[in-house]
Amino acid sequence: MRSPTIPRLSLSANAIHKFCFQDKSILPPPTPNHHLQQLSESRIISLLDSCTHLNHLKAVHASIYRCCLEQNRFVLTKLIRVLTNLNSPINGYPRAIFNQVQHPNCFLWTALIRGYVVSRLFHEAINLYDCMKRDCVRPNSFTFCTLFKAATLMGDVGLGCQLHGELFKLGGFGGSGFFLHAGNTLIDLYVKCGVMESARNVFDEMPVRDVVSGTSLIVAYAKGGAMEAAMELFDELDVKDVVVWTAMITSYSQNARPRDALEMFERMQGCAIEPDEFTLAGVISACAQLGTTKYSMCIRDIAERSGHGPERNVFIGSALVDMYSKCGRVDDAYAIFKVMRERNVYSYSSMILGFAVHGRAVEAMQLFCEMKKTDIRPNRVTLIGVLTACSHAGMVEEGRKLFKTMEETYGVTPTGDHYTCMVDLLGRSGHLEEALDLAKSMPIEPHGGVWGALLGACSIYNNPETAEIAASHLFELEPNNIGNYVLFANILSSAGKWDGVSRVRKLMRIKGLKKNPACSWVEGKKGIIHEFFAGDQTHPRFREIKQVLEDLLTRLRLHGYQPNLVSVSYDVSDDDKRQILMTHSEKLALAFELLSTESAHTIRIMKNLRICEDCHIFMCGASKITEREIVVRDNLRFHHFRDGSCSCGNFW
DNA sequence: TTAGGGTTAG
Repeated sequence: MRSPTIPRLSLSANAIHKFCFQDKSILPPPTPNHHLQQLSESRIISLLDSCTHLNHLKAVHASIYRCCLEQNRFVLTKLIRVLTNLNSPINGYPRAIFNQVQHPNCFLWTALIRGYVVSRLFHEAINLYDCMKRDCVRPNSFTFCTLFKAATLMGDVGLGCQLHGELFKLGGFGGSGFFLHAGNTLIDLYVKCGVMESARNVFDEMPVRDVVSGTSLIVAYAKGGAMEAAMELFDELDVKDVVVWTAMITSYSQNARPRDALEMFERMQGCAIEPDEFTLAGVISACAQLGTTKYSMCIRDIAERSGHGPERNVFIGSALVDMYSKCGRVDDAYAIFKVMRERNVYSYSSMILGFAVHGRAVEAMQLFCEMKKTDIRPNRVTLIGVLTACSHAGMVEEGRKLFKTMEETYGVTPTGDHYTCMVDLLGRSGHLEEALDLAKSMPIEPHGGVWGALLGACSIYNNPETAEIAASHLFELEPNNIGNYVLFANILSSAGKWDGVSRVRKLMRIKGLKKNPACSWVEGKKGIIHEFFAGDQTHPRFREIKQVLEDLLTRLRLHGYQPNLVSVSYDVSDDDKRQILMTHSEKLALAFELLSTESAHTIRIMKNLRICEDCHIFMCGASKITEREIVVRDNLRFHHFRDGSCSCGNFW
């Protein structure tokens, strides 16, 4: 029954006074001139609504005193809700108010139960619900909402089922829609407990296919990767508001389907639904994945115009930092970061990682030092960023030190991804043996990323023996990852081990794996994407492209450029190798950009695979003789070619 | 007067 610390009150005015006002720090007794102040009920409710601090209650406490005497359950229910929202200890003032009501109704019970749920005193809340039933007070939709919320917070799906049964006995979700809200909360409970079938059953049982519960289900489907089911449900909803549209957009974005996310965004605008800051954060994230600038600029404009600029909104700001960095504009990303008034671990992590993948390790480390002076704790993603910075700049000692102390200093236990960064750092800097030892001595089973990093390092240092070890693990862990086979075959071919190359190619044939074609793309005027595949001669301007490349080659040769024939992993003649090198996708894209852009324009090329050795040397030379800045994003990082050298310092 | 949607890596 009721808490033993608070006895049932007699209804004398003195007793009410004592229990309502005994704690002077919460609410001092009314002064004589406020005594029994005559405010109307609606005025009291409105004053209660505007309270944002317990002290504000002083303005109405004489009226509250009167409401206690008059047993005004409506005002007292509101008061308990307000006290709960202002974090007043539930067993103190709110409980005292409840206890002096002679016949509490369903609303008053529910307000009290809610207070206990908000205070995370779940068992007391459930006990009160039992008391309420014993007093023959019929629960309503709000009561069930509150109880389902408690079950959700407790993760107690059994309790949820039991309450579901009781609600069903009271008439289910009803034709009147009376229990609609409770149904939504129940669906949310089943969804959060991972019982999708029950959630769907409740949804199908409800008389109205409500957009709120529909959104819960859509998000749950999307989290499980079932985007088709999510889309189907979305199409079935009669009413679609900005929240459910946003849920679809961010779900596509989180499932690495940025084009679908942007398509949904355009559909939403077609339906004249205004995006809010939630929508924009999701759309910006999709733009970041695509790495295309034009669309991203438009979204930034929309954000600024609708008052959700990076200065005001930390979600938008962080998303913009990430987007600019992924579009190859790390300086723009930093400009955004600097104007943000609020920053969180996402903002810092995105910026640190941005500097890291753009080869600006010193700035990444400086920002990390700056972050450590704030109250924001680095998390596992931040540390991946810092280790990546060390890796791309060959800062071996700094990386070793951070990796050794990260658990103790930041409370982050190294995951497989942190080991990947470390193996990458050691491997890239030539410490192949130490990298191998680290992979072998991991306390957790190394995933494909770890062995992949080692294989990458073996490719840089032409070490087919260690590559053999890494590849054998990779072929077991990721039997269908074509990239591993190709990289291993390249390592063997560079070492002239043609027997090994045929062995790997045969393995690929048996498994039916086909090479992922190398592809580079650039963004033309009006955001049009021009794609170039390796060896592809079908572009309408191919003749001109070829001519530009030949001219460039002649000039580069005068500066000492020699084609790097080892970059071709086919057993063909040197002449053929030279031909193949000249049709690598990033070179085609470069020539196209030289043809179609002004001389002051920075050339930005995206590539799906790692840039090859020959193209890297070629781009360095091209940046010098054309006096153009060239930015190439490969599958892992950005290369900024300027005046004959690259920001990666040849560590990639 | 209760309920559904947001940013970093992989």
